[in-house]
Amino acid sequence: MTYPRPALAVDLALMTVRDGALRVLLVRRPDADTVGGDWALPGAYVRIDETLADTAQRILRDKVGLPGAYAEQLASYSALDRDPRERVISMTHLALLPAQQLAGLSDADHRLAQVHVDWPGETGGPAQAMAGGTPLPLAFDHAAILGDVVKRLRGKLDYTAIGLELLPAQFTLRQAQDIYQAILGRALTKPAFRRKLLDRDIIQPTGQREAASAFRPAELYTRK
Amino acid sequence: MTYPRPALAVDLALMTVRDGALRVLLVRRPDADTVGGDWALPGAYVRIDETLADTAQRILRDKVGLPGAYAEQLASYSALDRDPRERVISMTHLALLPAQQLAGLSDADHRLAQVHVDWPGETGGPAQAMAGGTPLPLAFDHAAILGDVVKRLRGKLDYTAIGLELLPAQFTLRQAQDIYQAILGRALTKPAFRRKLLDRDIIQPTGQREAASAFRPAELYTRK
DNA sequence: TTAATAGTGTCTCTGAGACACTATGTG
DNA sequence: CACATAGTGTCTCAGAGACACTATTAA
Repeated sequence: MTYPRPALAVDLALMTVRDGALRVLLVRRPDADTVGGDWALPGAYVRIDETLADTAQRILRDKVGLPGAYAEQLASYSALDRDPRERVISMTHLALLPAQQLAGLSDADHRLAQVHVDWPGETGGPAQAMAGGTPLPLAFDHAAILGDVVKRLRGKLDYTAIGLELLPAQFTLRQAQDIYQAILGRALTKPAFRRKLLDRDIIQPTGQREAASAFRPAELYTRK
Repeated sequence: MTYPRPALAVDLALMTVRDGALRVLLVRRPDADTVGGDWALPGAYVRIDETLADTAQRILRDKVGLPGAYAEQLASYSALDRDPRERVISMTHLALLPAQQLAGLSDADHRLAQVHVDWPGETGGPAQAMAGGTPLPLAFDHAAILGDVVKRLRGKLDYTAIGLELLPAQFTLRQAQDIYQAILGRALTKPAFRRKLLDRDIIQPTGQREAASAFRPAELYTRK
């Protein structure tokens, strides 16, 4: 093997829903002028003794301090000029965590930016990261990756239990509906949402009620 | 960068349907004793000046002599011991070609093996390559990859136009139904299949009829 | 009792499978 | 004319959205 090899990295799109908005964890780049943006998805090179899943969990541990989150492969990005510094192929992973587990992450170098897309359904296209109403410039091809993340999330919502990964251990159907609406970017009707989720046999009522903050408290459910 | 890097390869699952059976192109391994099987998906290392799509097309050109086929990313396989000779991560691609374009490929080193799965629908699991009623031993993790290929194909059949990639330029609805049935591994009813395909607005009648071999000839369609 | 949300019953529409039927070209 | 396949009409059933309704709890 004397051929030069492309470098292989994992970039992690850690998604959550907070305040009714789909969000992604971004880290600040020290080299914003060379990589085309201040903010980027956290990433790491794949080590010789790691699987891709290992690398994804290491990123979670190192940059977020939270291993054990749900993570799956998304897609590879291999354009020759995607990183101006070096030839690096990114095997992007998608990770999901409930917002409760991501409290206190928003320091100067970590941010849970809102994710905005200007296309409906699963049309596809790039996504924009927003913070306080203004767009955050994203490094590399991460705007395109983020768009693919949203597309994948929307596509898997109604034939997998992936949406439940964004909910705490116990949750109400209203909370679940809020999560789904934030990902899909549109309103859902309550009876249809309830039936669909209950008929799919992926959640279980606990018999308990939420802490009654105001008016009638809702039943708490858990994942099956 | 002084860290050792894993090697990155593309493996190509070139699928077709012939004689009512889903088939995959396999190449014979000269090193069957070290890699755990006689036959394998064709593959190549990713060169420093290639995207993954470039590598997939190069495999098609070199091993099949047929560039320009439909190809898409499937998934990455990165288990530490998947190749006993070297640490290599495979970014597997799925390619599709109509059987007519693969005539004359079955020499001693190339084979269009039948693909068998013992699970229904999109349950998932490994696949077996068969030739003449007997199983072909597959190298590396290629039996698992082949299973994922079938799962992906089945999943995309009814929300994309991917099935049409396996049909010649002009085709009858009966031919299309045969292709779909071979992939899905089950019979479909004629009226439902016709409506579904026609309503999706992805094919177009040509006004011509197939060469009348026997009885009433069917209308020929093309992709839109 | 009232307010506000939790939770449900019912109608309708759409898409797909089952089935039986008609249509048409060849020998 | 007979046959075998092409192509269609219709019934039914399941899933999902729309909408209006009832139920429950705190203040």
